[in-house]
Amino acid sequence: MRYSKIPNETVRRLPVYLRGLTLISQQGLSSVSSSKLADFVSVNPWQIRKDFSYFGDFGTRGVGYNIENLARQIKKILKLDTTRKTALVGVGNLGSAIMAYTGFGTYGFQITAAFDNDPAKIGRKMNDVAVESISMLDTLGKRQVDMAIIAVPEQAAQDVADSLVRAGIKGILNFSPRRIVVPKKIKVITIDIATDLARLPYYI
Amino acid sequence: MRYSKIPNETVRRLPVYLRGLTLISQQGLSSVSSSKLADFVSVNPWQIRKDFSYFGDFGTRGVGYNIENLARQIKKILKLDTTRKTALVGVGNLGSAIMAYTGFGTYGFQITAAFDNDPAKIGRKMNDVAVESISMLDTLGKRQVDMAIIAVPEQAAQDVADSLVRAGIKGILNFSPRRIVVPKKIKVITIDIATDLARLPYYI
DNA sequence: GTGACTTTGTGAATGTGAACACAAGCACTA
DNA sequence: TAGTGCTTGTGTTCACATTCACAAAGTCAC
Repeated sequence: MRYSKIPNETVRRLPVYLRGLTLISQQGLSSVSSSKLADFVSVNPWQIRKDFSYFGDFGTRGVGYNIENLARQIKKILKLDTTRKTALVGVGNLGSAIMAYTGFGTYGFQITAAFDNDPAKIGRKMNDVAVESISMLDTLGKRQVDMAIIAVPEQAAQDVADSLVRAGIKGILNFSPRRIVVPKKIKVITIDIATDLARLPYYI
Repeated sequence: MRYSKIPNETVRRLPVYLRGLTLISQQGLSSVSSSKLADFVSVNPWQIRKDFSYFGDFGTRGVGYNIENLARQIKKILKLDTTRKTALVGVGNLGSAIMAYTGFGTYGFQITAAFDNDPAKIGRKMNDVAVESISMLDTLGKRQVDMAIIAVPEQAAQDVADSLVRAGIKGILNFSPRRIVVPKKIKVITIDIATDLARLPYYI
């Protein structure tokens, strides 16, 4: 396995491949060619092969890739080979949607903690997880949770982020449109629905 | 104004600039330099200037950019200078979150129609919009709605997309992780929460 | 084992975007 | 009007990503 100098764009595509593989394996197949996989994920076959070649030789010429093995390798590269505990902050509509979302399983994510500042919500159970007060964020470090999802109103986003950093969280998925400032050791990925939507008219 | 060969990445950043400008103008300023704007949007000053230079000379050397004028130009480029009617399909947790989201105003979006297939939800009003049956999707074409947001379970996503295409929708923002197949005249932007989250551990 | 066929893996070419440095232009002061 | 201080606009360089073409390596049938 080479692991050297993996392009950012390749990392961005790996989860997509993983999803495609899961879909294909549900059809009972055990092996897949780059062009078959390409149909599923809308990426060119040569792009797929190039991406995989950054890590090592996973395929068999004349046959294709063993689905199970390939999926395992990708998970290992993305450090998804262990179950990851994730915290959710903000249990409004968006938070509830995230909580109910079943797509995280493929990647080994497990939401094991949920926080909100609304007293009416605190204590209530959602998906077997009891909602806690925001003031309990500090305890996350001791609970082996190293990732968090921020789904609070934008005014509160920075404060929550600060608390998460203090608690030792290492990665944040931020749904608020506000820019969040954190030490640069900590990785933040921001999803802003409105900015994505705003691109659409340009292409119409 | 030049308008020739605008890099995709620039188009992706324009809505971000627009948001930054809105934020800054709320501070009562009327003019801003590229480096001041850079602080707000986390993009390098020279990148900002380069991006703007693709369209024309908006700034004044020694001074900066007139906020109001720049915002107007960006809106024009992104075709956001008119109010755009948007339909929302799927009023579950995610759909409700989108409905309640106030960030669309900056870009001139207005959600004027909402659809669901749950009889319990049909007829109910959310944000002054009455939820309609999915079977009414066909009527969108006559209502001058040309964009839609898909927030339904992934099994239903393709069917909904097909209906939207038949109704004459030209742009789709897709929240389901399933790949959606549409005529290539129609622009689809997909946001898959799980794939974004899945990148996070790699960088930790 | 041989030939026909498939599919991978990758060096090289091409394309695209980011980073940079600096000349050109404007405001303001005296 | 001349001088000083800022900030823009952009040609150039550099870094990264995509595309392509094809040799290498496997399967399968006989």
